[in-house]
Amino acid sequence: MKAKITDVAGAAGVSASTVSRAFTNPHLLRADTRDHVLQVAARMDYTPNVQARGLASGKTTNIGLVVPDVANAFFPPFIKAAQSRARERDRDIFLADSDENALVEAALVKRLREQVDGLLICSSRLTDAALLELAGRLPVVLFNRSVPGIASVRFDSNSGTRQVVEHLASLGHTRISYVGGPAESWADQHRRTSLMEIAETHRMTVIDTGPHVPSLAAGIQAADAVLTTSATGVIAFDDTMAIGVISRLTARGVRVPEDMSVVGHDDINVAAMFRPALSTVRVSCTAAGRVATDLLLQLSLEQPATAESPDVLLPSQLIIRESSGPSSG
Amino acid sequence: MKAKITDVAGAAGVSASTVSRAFTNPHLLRADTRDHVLQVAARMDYTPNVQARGLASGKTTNIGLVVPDVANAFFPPFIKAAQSRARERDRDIFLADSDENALVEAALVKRLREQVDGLLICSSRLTDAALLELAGRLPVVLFNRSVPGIASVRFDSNSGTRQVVEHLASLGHTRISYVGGPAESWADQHRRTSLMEIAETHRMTVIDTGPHVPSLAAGIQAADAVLTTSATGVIAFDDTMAIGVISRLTARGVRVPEDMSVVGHDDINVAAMFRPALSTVRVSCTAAGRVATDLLLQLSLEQPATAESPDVLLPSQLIIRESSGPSSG
DNA sequence: GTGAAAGCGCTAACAC
DNA sequence: GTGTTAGCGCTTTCAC
Repeated sequence: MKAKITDVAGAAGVSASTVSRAFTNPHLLRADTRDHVLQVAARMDYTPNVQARGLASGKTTNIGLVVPDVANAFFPPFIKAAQSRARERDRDIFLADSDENALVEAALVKRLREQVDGLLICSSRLTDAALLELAGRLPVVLFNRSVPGIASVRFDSNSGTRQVVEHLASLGHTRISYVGGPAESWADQHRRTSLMEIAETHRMTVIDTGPHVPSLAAGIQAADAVLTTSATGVIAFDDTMAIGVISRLTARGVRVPEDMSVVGHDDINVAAMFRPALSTVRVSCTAAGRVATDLLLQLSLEQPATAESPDVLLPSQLIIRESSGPSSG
Repeated sequence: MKAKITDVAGAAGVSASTVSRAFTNPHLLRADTRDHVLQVAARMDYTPNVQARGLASGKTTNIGLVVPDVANAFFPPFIKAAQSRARERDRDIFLADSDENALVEAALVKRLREQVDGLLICSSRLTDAALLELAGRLPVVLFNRSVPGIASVRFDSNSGTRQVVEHLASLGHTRISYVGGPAESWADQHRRTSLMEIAETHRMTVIDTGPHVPSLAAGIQAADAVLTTSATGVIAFDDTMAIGVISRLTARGVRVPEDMSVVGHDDINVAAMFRPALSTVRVSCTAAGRVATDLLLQLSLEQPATAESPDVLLPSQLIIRESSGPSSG
């Protein structure tokens, strides 16, 4: 049987309140009582019951983290950064995977929010309204999404997109294909709009192959679609799809980059290993995870009177892995 | 302010117990009272407070899942399978990443175990003793590890290893290098032993490059080490390292498979896309996740009197992606 | 600086 | 079938 606070109190010859204070407000105790209590507690292998503590105090020491897909290599660096940051502040991360599904995300959030002090939501598929309602109940930080009134961390995709378009234009491409992300993805909508605008100023035609759930399989499928167009280049929503695209193009005898240029996004780990080489827009999910977690911790620890909801913008940068141009044949 | 059970009880004209029963033991109530209560509760947007419920009942509806590294593509399929299986039974998964660190894992487990009904631990880096102590406190299912007395799910690595050795032997290899996994990894120890035994029966020399934390970077490093030996083939602990190895070999002008054969393990998603082609031992983490979760749910839901701790063995199979042989030069 | 008492929101005997 | 009565283990005023 696990030791409870009264057991420790009895063994230490103090009241339960004192034991409680030794753990939550040590500075309220005389140094010697505090040390004594902590020592006895340690000897009895006592740790406060988090459920009871939560019930009584209204606080947990957990923060919830929701991602659309742990299998997507984009998220793990964010997750790891968040977790290490949280651990430094003695907090645990409860991670949940919404499976790219808004309904599942809503259900997860509903369950999570009662057991955590704040929520970190990555690439949310929920509506603005749902997120605002949620943010009214507990501290929320959004990653890869921006909703006025909610703190958020995201990448400056405009700048990355501009670099990609300029790069492809300088290589002579005039018709490129966009292999987009999920329809519910804020990042994809943002990027698509951005791409259309920037491409237009470069007299470049963009052929949209429509939304895709980001996966290798979707990339393979998209490659076939791309080949039915006259595009000489592909801009993919992420590296995972870009890899699928390249793999399929190669299998069908289309040379990359000679016959078709492909640019990815995110610079996931494996991107640098891939052949033919994959140019990509690099973003730092590790930095994002750190910033987002710090923000959330600040929101939930310090006075929640922070009326302002910061919208942190992180840089993105094109990484050119191999020069590529349209076929001259 | 969130509605509480007494609010619903008042509004529905019943006692708190009746409301409680409507949620936990609906069959104890008359159909019309149950419906009425549930309706009122829904109208008030009431959901039972999980902390209070947990405190009073000693049960949560969560199960904890610990993995060494979410960034390792091996685990996501397991995670996703576990989560979908858990959701079907109305349970949530709390996922935690131990960062390949036994100390972190111990700390995570300590915090998680108070907020979940059972623990699913993947590739644990803890000692048998620590795991047994843990399993004494709450239901535990191990994945990729076997400890007598604890339920576990793992792959039949002997058979996969045998296929790999036979394959390489049939291609004429006599000296191969093993790029191993983490020193604390039960799977690696098991596989290494297995490999040594099987290789011996084939008169094959195995050069151990030592333990590695499985990552692309480790693979790159290992490739350099391999080149200092006279090995003509590499067996890697997993596909991630195998990809690192191949990438580095290629960069150094060593042709794969002409100059060096490389075999990976797990058949992660991206393995099939990679060039030069990567042969690998396929295992189904999805199946493992399903089985492990079902097992845990069974252990924690049904009578815990199940004295037997099943040790489920799942198959592994060599996938040959390209024939490869030692250089004749 | 420390103790006593009340209560966080719910479940689980036990009555009726 | 449903209500009443105790807690679950802890925190937190309020006294002293």
